[in-house]
Amino acid sequence: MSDLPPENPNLTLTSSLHHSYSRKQKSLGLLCTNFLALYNRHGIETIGLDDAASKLGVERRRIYDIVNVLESVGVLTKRAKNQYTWKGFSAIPAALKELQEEGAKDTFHRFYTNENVKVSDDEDDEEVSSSQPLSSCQTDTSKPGSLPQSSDPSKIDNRREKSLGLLTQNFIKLFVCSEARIISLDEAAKLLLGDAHNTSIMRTKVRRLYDIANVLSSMNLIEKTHSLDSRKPAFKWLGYNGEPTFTLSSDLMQAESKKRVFGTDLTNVSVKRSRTHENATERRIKMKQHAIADSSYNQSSDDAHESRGYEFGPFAPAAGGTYPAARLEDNSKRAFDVENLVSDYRPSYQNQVLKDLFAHYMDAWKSWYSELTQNNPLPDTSKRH
DNA sequence: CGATCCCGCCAGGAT
DNA sequence: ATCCTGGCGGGATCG
Repeated sequence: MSDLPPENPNLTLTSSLHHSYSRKQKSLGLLCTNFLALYNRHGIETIGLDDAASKLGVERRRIYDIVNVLESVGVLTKRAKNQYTWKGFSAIPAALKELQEEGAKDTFHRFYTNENVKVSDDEDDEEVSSSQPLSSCQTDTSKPGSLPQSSDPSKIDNRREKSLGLLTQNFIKLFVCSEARIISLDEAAKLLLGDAHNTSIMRTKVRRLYDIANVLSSMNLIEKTHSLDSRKPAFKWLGYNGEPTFTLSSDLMQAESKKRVFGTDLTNVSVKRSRTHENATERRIKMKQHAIADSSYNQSSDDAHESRGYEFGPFAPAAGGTYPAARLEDNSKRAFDVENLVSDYRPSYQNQVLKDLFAHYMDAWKSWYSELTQNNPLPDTSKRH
Protein backbone atom coordinates (compact mmCIF):
# COMPACT_ATOMS: atom_id res chain seq x y z
CA MET A 1 0.00 0.00 0.00
CA SER A 2 1.51 3.12 -1.03
CA ASP A 3 1.57 5.72 1.58
CA LEU A 4 1.53 8.40 -0.97
CA PRO A 5 -1.41 10.59 -0.46
CA PRO A 6 -3.36 11.69 -3.44
CA GLU A 7 -1.46 14.28 -5.21
CA ASN A 8 -4.15 16.77 -4.70
CA PRO A 9 -4.80 17.31 -1.07
CA ASN A 10 -6.81 20.38 -1.55
CA LEU A 11 -10.34 20.05 -2.48
CA THR A 12 -11.27 21.38 -5.78
CA LEU A 13 -10.10 24.85 -6.03
CA THR A 14 -10.78 27.12 -8.82
CA SER A 15 -10.69 25.05 -11.87
CA SER A 16 -8.91 21.97 -10.84
CA LEU A 17 -6.27 22.02 -13.40
CA HIS A 18 -5.18 18.58 -12.59
CA HIS A 19 -2.20 17.42 -10.83
CA SER A 20 1.08 18.34 -12.17
CA TYR A 21 3.53 20.35 -10.43
CA SER A 22 2.68 23.96 -10.29
CA ARG A 23 5.23 26.49 -9.57
CA LYS A 24 2.77 29.14 -8.67
CA GLN A 25 1.75 27.36 -5.58
CA LYS A 26 5.25 27.31 -4.37
CA SER A 27 6.25 30.77 -5.25
CA LEU A 28 8.27 32.82 -2.89
CA GLY A 29 5.63 35.48 -2.95
CA LEU A 30 2.95 33.13 -1.86
CA LEU A 31 5.15 31.72 0.79
CA CYS A 32 5.82 35.21 2.00
CA THR A 33 2.15 35.96 2.13
CA ASN A 34 1.62 32.93 4.24
CA PHE A 35 4.50 33.86 6.37
CA LEU A 36 3.00 37.25 6.99
CA ALA A 37 -0.41 35.85 7.58
CA LEU A 38 1.10 33.62 10.15
CA TYR A 39 3.12 36.18 12.00
CA ASN A 40 1.51 39.46 11.34
CA ARG A 41 -0.66 39.42 14.38
CA HIS A 42 -0.10 40.77 17.75
CA GLY A 43 1.28 38.49 20.29
CA ILE A 44 4.04 37.53 17.98
CA GLU A 45 7.33 38.59 19.25
CA THR A 46 9.87 36.14 18.22
CA ILE A 47 10.05 34.00 15.19
CA GLY A 48 12.05 30.88 15.03
CA LEU A 49 13.27 29.83 11.67
CA ASP A 50 12.66 26.20 12.31
CA ASP A 51 9.21 26.93 13.48
CA ALA A 52 8.45 28.98 10.43
CA ALA A 53 9.88 26.41 8.12
CA SER A 54 7.89 23.62 9.57
CA LYS A 55 4.71 25.58 9.86
CA LEU A 56 4.92 26.67 6.30
CA GLY A 57 6.14 23.38 5.13
CA VAL A 58 9.26 24.46 3.40
CA GLU A 59 12.93 24.03 3.72
CA ARG A 60 14.81 26.55 5.71
CA ARG A 61 16.55 27.88 2.74
CA ARG A 62 13.33 29.51 1.63
CA ILE A 63 12.76 31.11 4.96
CA TYR A 64 16.10 32.79 4.70
CA ASP A 65 15.08 34.34 1.46
CA ILE A 66 11.96 35.82 2.92
CA VAL A 67 13.44 36.88 6.17
CA ASN A 68 16.29 38.64 4.46
CA VAL A 69 14.15 40.89 2.44
CA LEU A 70 11.67 41.48 5.21
CA GLU A 71 14.52 42.55 7.37
CA SER A 72 15.57 45.03 4.75
CA VAL A 73 12.29 46.77 5.18
CA GLY A 74 12.29 46.68 8.91
CA VAL A 75 9.56 44.20 9.45
CA LEU A 76 11.95 41.91 11.16
CA THR A 77 15.27 42.10 12.86
CA LYS A 78 17.61 39.36 13.67
CA ARG A 79 17.80 38.63 17.29
CA ALA A 80 20.00 35.66 17.43
CA LYS A 81 20.83 32.56 15.66
CA ASN A 82 17.73 31.02 14.38
CA GLN A 83 15.48 33.67 15.64
CA TYR A 84 14.11 36.97 14.54
CA THR A 85 12.14 39.64 16.24
CA TRP A 86 8.89 40.64 14.71
CA LYS A 87 8.54 44.35 14.25
CA GLY A 88 5.56 44.55 12.04
CA PHE A 89 4.45 46.66 9.19
CA SER A 90 4.45 49.72 11.31
CA ALA A 91 8.19 49.65 11.12
CA ILE A 92 8.20 50.08 7.41
CA PRO A 93 7.86 53.86 7.19
CA ALA A 94 10.85 54.41 9.36
CA ALA A 95 12.86 51.91 7.44
CA LEU A 96 11.96 53.56 4.18
CA LYS A 97 12.86 56.89 5.53
CA GLU A 98 16.19 55.62 6.56
CA LEU A 99 16.85 54.12 3.20
CA GLN A 100 15.87 57.34 1.63
CA GLU A 101 18.26 59.34 3.73
CA GLU A 102 20.97 56.86 3.36
CA GLY A 103 20.62 56.72 -0.35
CA ALA A 104 20.53 60.46 -0.64
CA LYS A 105 23.51 60.98 1.54
CA ASP A 106 25.81 58.50 0.06
CA THR A 107 24.04 58.24 -3.18
CA PHE A 108 24.70 54.61 -3.28
CA HIS A 109 28.37 55.04 -3.57
CA ARG A 110 30.18 53.57 -6.39
CA PHE A 111 29.16 50.05 -6.61
CA TYR A 112 27.07 50.56 -9.57
CA THR A 113 28.73 53.65 -10.72
CA ASN A 114 30.38 53.56 -14.04
CA GLU A 115 29.38 50.88 -16.31
CA ASN A 116 28.06 53.97 -17.72
CA VAL A 117 24.99 54.05 -19.63
CA LYS A 118 24.40 56.12 -22.57
CA VAL A 119 23.83 59.69 -21.72
CA SER A 120 26.66 62.04 -21.87
CA ASP A 121 29.29 60.60 -19.77
CA ASP A 122 32.88 60.01 -20.23
CA GLU A 123 34.47 56.77 -19.44
CA ASP A 124 33.10 54.82 -22.19
CA ASP A 125 34.45 51.48 -21.55
CA GLU A 126 36.28 51.28 -18.39
CA GLU A 127 37.51 48.16 -16.88
CA VAL A 128 36.68 49.21 -13.40
CA SER A 129 38.33 46.03 -12.31
CA SER A 130 36.53 43.57 -10.25
CA SER A 131 37.26 44.24 -6.67
CA GLN A 132 34.82 46.74 -5.39
CA PRO A 133 35.25 47.74 -1.84
CA LEU A 134 31.83 48.68 -0.88
CA SER A 135 32.28 48.35 2.76
CA SER A 136 29.10 47.26 4.25
CA CYS A 137 26.95 50.23 4.68
CA GLN A 138 26.15 51.57 7.98
CA THR A 139 22.89 50.39 9.24
CA ASP A 140 24.61 47.67 11.06
CA THR A 141 24.87 48.02 14.73
CA SER A 142 28.07 48.53 16.48
CA LYS A 143 30.41 45.81 15.78
CA PRO A 144 32.96 44.76 18.29
CA GLY A 145 36.20 46.15 17.09
CA SER A 146 34.90 47.86 14.08
CA LEU A 147 36.88 47.19 11.01
CA PRO A 148 38.24 43.77 11.00
CA GLN A 149 41.93 43.81 11.30
CA SER A 150 42.11 41.43 8.48
CA SER A 151 44.59 42.47 5.93
CA ASP A 152 41.91 42.36 3.39
CA PRO A 153 39.06 44.67 4.03
CA SER A 154 37.86 44.51 0.51
CA LYS A 155 37.10 40.90 0.56
CA ILE A 156 36.06 40.23 4.04
CA ASP A 157 32.56 39.99 2.98
CA ASN A 158 31.93 40.12 -0.63
CA ARG A 159 29.24 38.00 0.72
CA ARG A 160 27.27 40.86 2.14
CA GLU A 161 28.11 42.69 -0.97
CA LYS A 162 25.97 40.44 -2.99
CA SER A 163 23.43 39.63 -0.39
CA LEU A 164 19.79 39.54 -1.07
CA GLY A 165 19.22 41.98 1.70
CA LEU A 166 21.55 44.60 0.36
CA LEU A 167 20.23 44.16 -3.09
CA THR A 168 16.77 44.68 -1.73
CA GLN A 169 17.71 47.91 -0.05
CA ASN A 170 19.39 49.24 -3.09
CA PHE A 171 16.46 48.27 -5.16
CA ILE A 172 14.17 50.19 -2.89
CA LYS A 173 16.47 53.15 -2.84
CA LEU A 174 16.04 53.37 -6.53
CA PHE A 175 12.45 54.30 -5.96
CA VAL A 176 12.65 56.14 -2.74
CA CYS A 177 15.52 58.32 -3.77
CA SER A 178 14.15 59.35 -7.06
CA GLU A 179 10.98 60.26 -8.77
CA ALA A 180 10.76 56.96 -10.43
CA ARG A 181 7.52 55.21 -10.02
CA ILE A 182 8.20 52.46 -12.41
CA ILE A 183 11.47 50.90 -13.21
CA SER A 184 11.90 48.17 -15.69
CA LEU A 185 13.52 44.98 -14.73
CA ASP A 186 16.58 45.29 -16.82
CA GLU A 187 17.15 48.88 -15.96
CA ALA A 188 16.98 47.97 -12.35
CA ALA A 189 19.38 45.15 -12.90
CA LYS A 190 21.75 47.32 -14.81
CA LEU A 191 21.62 50.09 -12.29
CA LEU A 192 21.99 47.76 -9.40
CA LEU A 193 24.87 45.65 -10.40
CA GLY A 194 26.82 47.80 -12.71
CA ASP A 195 27.87 44.89 -14.71
CA ALA A 196 25.76 45.03 -17.74
CA HIS A 197 28.23 43.13 -19.73
CA ASN A 198 28.57 39.57 -18.81
CA THR A 199 25.41 37.78 -19.36
CA SER A 200 26.09 35.31 -16.67
CA ILE A 201 26.32 37.75 -13.81
CA MET A 202 23.36 39.56 -15.14
CA ARG A 203 21.25 36.51 -15.30
CA THR A 204 21.92 35.62 -11.76
CA LYS A 205 21.16 39.09 -10.58
CA VAL A 206 17.96 39.13 -12.44
CA ARG A 207 16.94 35.95 -10.76
CA ARG A 208 17.53 37.58 -7.44
CA LEU A 209 15.58 40.57 -8.52
CA TYR A 210 12.68 38.35 -9.22
CA ASP A 211 12.96 36.83 -5.82
CA ILE A 212 12.95 40.21 -4.20
CA ALA A 213 10.15 41.48 -6.32
CA ASN A 214 8.04 38.57 -5.35
CA VAL A 215 8.23 39.13 -1.68
CA LEU A 216 7.99 42.88 -1.98
CA SER A 217 4.93 42.32 -4.08
CA SER A 218 3.32 40.16 -1.51
CA MET A 219 3.74 43.02 0.89
CA ASN A 220 2.27 45.36 -1.64
CA LEU A 221 5.18 47.66 -1.62
CA ILE A 222 5.57 47.19 -5.29
CA GLU A 223 3.66 45.71 -8.09
CA LYS A 224 4.80 43.92 -11.13
CA THR A 225 3.88 45.44 -14.41
CA HIS A 226 5.56 46.23 -17.60
CA SER A 227 6.53 49.22 -19.58
CA LEU A 228 4.14 50.88 -21.86
CA ASP A 229 5.68 49.07 -24.70
CA SER A 230 4.40 46.12 -22.83
CA ARG A 231 7.65 44.73 -23.83
CA LYS A 232 9.71 44.84 -20.78
CA PRO A 233 8.62 43.80 -17.36
CA ALA A 234 8.83 46.47 -14.74
CA PHE A 235 8.09 47.20 -11.15
CA LYS A 236 5.87 49.88 -9.88
CA TRP A 237 6.46 51.37 -6.50
CA LEU A 238 3.36 51.47 -4.40
CA GLY A 239 4.86 52.53 -1.17
CA TYR A 240 3.44 51.78 2.15
CA ASN A 241 -0.28 52.10 2.19
CA GLY A 242 -1.16 50.22 5.21
CA GLU A 243 -1.12 46.56 5.73
CA PRO A 244 -2.55 44.49 3.04
CA THR A 245 -4.98 41.86 4.05
CA PHE A 246 -3.32 38.60 4.47
CA THR A 247 -5.60 35.73 4.43
CA LEU A 248 -4.20 32.65 5.84
CA SER A 249 -5.68 29.89 3.87
CA SER A 250 -7.55 27.32 5.81
CA ASP A 251 -5.53 24.78 4.00
CA LEU A 252 -2.44 25.96 5.61
CA MET A 253 -4.03 25.94 8.97
CA GLN A 254 -5.11 22.44 8.56
CA ALA A 255 -1.82 21.37 7.26
CA GLU A 256 -0.17 23.13 10.05
CA SER A 257 -2.05 21.51 12.81
CA LYS A 258 -1.70 18.24 11.11
CA LYS A 259 1.93 18.66 10.85
CA ARG A 260 2.28 19.61 14.39
CA VAL A 261 0.67 16.47 15.49
CA PHE A 262 2.75 14.56 13.17
CA GLY A 263 5.77 15.33 15.13
CA THR A 264 8.82 16.91 13.69
CA ASP A 265 8.62 19.57 16.19
CA LEU A 266 11.97 20.86 15.41
CA THR A 267 14.89 20.51 13.21
CA ASN A 268 14.96 19.56 9.69
CA VAL A 269 12.03 18.59 7.71
CA SER A 270 14.25 17.29 5.08
CA VAL A 271 12.59 14.68 3.10
CA LYS A 272 15.30 14.54 0.60
CA ARG A 273 14.62 15.37 -2.93
CA SER A 274 13.07 12.58 -4.71
CA ARG A 275 11.35 14.14 -7.57
CA THR A 276 7.95 12.67 -7.16
CA HIS A 277 8.06 13.38 -3.55
CA GLU A 278 5.54 15.84 -2.57
CA ASN A 279 6.19 15.89 1.05
CA ALA A 280 4.75 18.61 3.08
CA THR A 281 5.40 21.19 0.52
CA GLU A 282 2.28 20.20 -1.19
CA ARG A 283 0.39 21.76 1.60
CA ARG A 284 1.11 25.07 0.20
CA ILE A 285 -1.95 26.94 -0.40
CA LYS A 286 -3.02 29.52 -2.73
CA MET A 287 -5.08 32.36 -1.88
CA LYS A 288 -6.40 35.25 -3.66
CA GLN A 289 -5.43 38.28 -1.78
CA HIS A 290 -6.06 40.27 -4.85
CA ALA A 291 -7.59 42.95 -2.83
CA ILE A 292 -5.87 46.20 -2.38
CA ALA A 293 -5.78 46.37 -6.06
CA ASP A 294 -5.33 49.96 -5.43
CA SER A 295 -7.53 52.46 -3.92
CA SER A 296 -8.13 55.74 -5.47
CA TYR A 297 -5.46 57.71 -3.86
CA ASN A 298 -4.00 58.10 -7.23
CA GLN A 299 -4.33 61.47 -8.60
CA SER A 300 -5.51 61.87 -12.08
CA SER A 301 -2.38 60.67 -13.61
CA ASP A 302 -2.91 57.12 -12.70
CA ASP A 303 -0.49 54.66 -14.10
CA ALA A 304 -0.94 55.12 -17.72
CA HIS A 305 1.97 56.91 -19.13
CA GLU A 306 5.11 55.08 -19.01
CA SER A 307 8.13 55.22 -21.11
CA ARG A 308 11.15 53.20 -21.76
CA GLY A 309 11.79 52.30 -18.26
CA TYR A 310 10.84 54.99 -15.89
CA GLU A 311 7.88 56.85 -14.86
CA PHE A 312 7.31 59.59 -12.48
CA GLY A 313 4.59 60.13 -10.14
CA PRO A 314 1.59 62.32 -10.37
CA PHE A 315 3.62 65.41 -10.58
CA ALA A 316 5.53 66.47 -13.56
CA PRO A 317 9.19 67.11 -13.22
CA ALA A 318 9.86 70.76 -13.35
CA ALA A 319 12.17 71.72 -16.08
CA GLY A 320 15.61 72.18 -14.73
CA GLY A 321 14.73 73.76 -11.53
CA THR A 322 13.37 72.57 -8.36
CA TYR A 323 11.96 69.20 -8.38
CA PRO A 324 9.11 68.46 -6.26
CA ALA A 325 10.39 66.15 -3.72
CA ALA A 326 9.60 62.60 -4.14
CA ARG A 327 6.82 61.62 -1.94
CA LEU A 328 5.22 58.46 -1.21
CA GLU A 329 1.61 58.01 -1.56
CA ASP A 330 0.06 60.82 0.24
CA ASN A 331 -2.96 59.02 1.26
CA SER A 332 -3.92 60.42 4.52
CA LYS A 333 -4.26 57.08 5.98
CA ARG A 334 -1.98 57.58 8.81
CA ALA A 335 0.49 60.18 9.67
CA PHE A 336 3.78 58.84 8.64
CA ASP A 337 6.45 61.38 8.53
CA VAL A 338 8.15 59.94 5.62
CA GLU A 339 6.69 62.62 3.52
CA ASN A 340 7.58 65.30 5.87
CA LEU A 341 11.15 64.59 5.66
CA VAL A 342 11.13 64.05 2.01
CA SER A 343 9.23 67.11 1.11
CA ASP A 344 11.86 69.16 2.69
CA TYR A 345 14.63 67.39 1.08
CA ARG A 346 15.92 68.20 -2.32
CA PRO A 347 17.14 65.32 -4.34
CA SER A 348 20.74 65.76 -5.13
CA TYR A 349 21.27 63.83 -8.22
CA GLN A 350 24.92 64.20 -8.28
CA ASN A 351 25.74 60.68 -8.88
CA GLN A 352 25.69 58.60 -11.92
CA VAL A 353 22.65 56.67 -11.13
CA LEU A 354 20.36 59.50 -10.39
CA LYS A 355 21.73 61.53 -13.16
CA ASP A 356 20.97 58.80 -15.50
CA LEU A 357 17.58 58.39 -14.06
CA PHE A 358 16.75 62.01 -14.48
CA ALA A 359 17.94 62.00 -18.00
CA HIS A 360 15.47 59.31 -18.63
CA TYR A 361 12.77 61.18 -16.87
CA MET A 362 13.16 64.18 -18.99
CA ASP A 363 13.18 62.20 -22.10
CA ALA A 364 10.26 60.14 -21.08
CA TRP A 365 8.36 63.05 -19.79
CA LYS A 366 8.89 65.01 -22.91
CA SER A 367 7.63 62.35 -25.17
CA TRP A 368 4.76 61.67 -22.91
CA TYR A 369 3.85 65.27 -22.67
CA SER A 370 3.97 65.90 -26.36
CA GLU A 371 1.93 62.88 -26.93
CA LEU A 372 -0.54 63.98 -24.40
CA THR A 373 -0.97 67.43 -25.79
CA GLN A 374 -1.14 66.12 -29.24
CA ASN A 375 -3.63 63.45 -28.71
CA ASN A 376 -5.94 63.84 -25.90
CA PRO A 377 -5.87 66.58 -23.42
CA LEU A 378 -6.47 63.94 -20.94
CA PRO A 379 -6.97 60.27 -21.46
CA ASP A 380 -8.99 60.37 -18.39
CA THR A 381 -11.45 57.71 -17.65
CA SER A 382 -13.46 57.70 -20.75
CA LYS A 383 -15.73 54.87 -20.29
CA ARG A 384 -17.37 53.52 -23.30
CA HIS A 385 -20.91 54.04 -22.48
C1' DC B 1 10.62 30.53 -27.73
C1' DG B 2 12.06 33.95 -23.81
C1' DA B 3 10.60 35.41 -19.27
C1' DT B 4 10.12 33.64 -14.61
C1' DC B 5 12.08 31.73 -10.79
C1' DC B 6 12.10 27.02 -7.69
C1' DC B 7 15.23 23.88 -5.84
C1' DG B 8 18.82 22.57 -3.28
C1' DC B 9 23.98 21.97 -3.72
C1' DC B 10 27.52 23.39 -1.19
C1' DA B 11 30.77 27.08 0.43
C1' DG B 12 31.75 30.04 4.13
C1' DG B 13 30.75 31.43 9.02
C1' DA B 14 29.28 30.72 13.77
C1' DT B 15 29.42 27.68 17.74
C1' DA C 1 33.13 18.83 13.83
C1' DT C 2 28.24 20.32 13.61
C1' DC C 3 24.90 23.50 12.42
C1' DC C 4 23.44 27.97 10.54
C1' DT C 5 23.44 31.09 6.48
C1' DG C 6 22.65 32.11 2.14
C1' DG C 7 25.19 32.67 -2.74
C1' DC C 8 24.42 30.71 -6.97
C1' DG C 9 22.84 28.82 -11.19
C1' DG C 10 20.73 24.52 -13.45
C1' DG C 11 16.85 23.69 -15.48
C1' DA C 12 11.66 23.20 -15.02
C1' DT C 13 7.44 26.20 -15.78
C1' DC C 14 5.00 29.75 -17.39
C1' DG C 15 3.15 33.01 -20.87
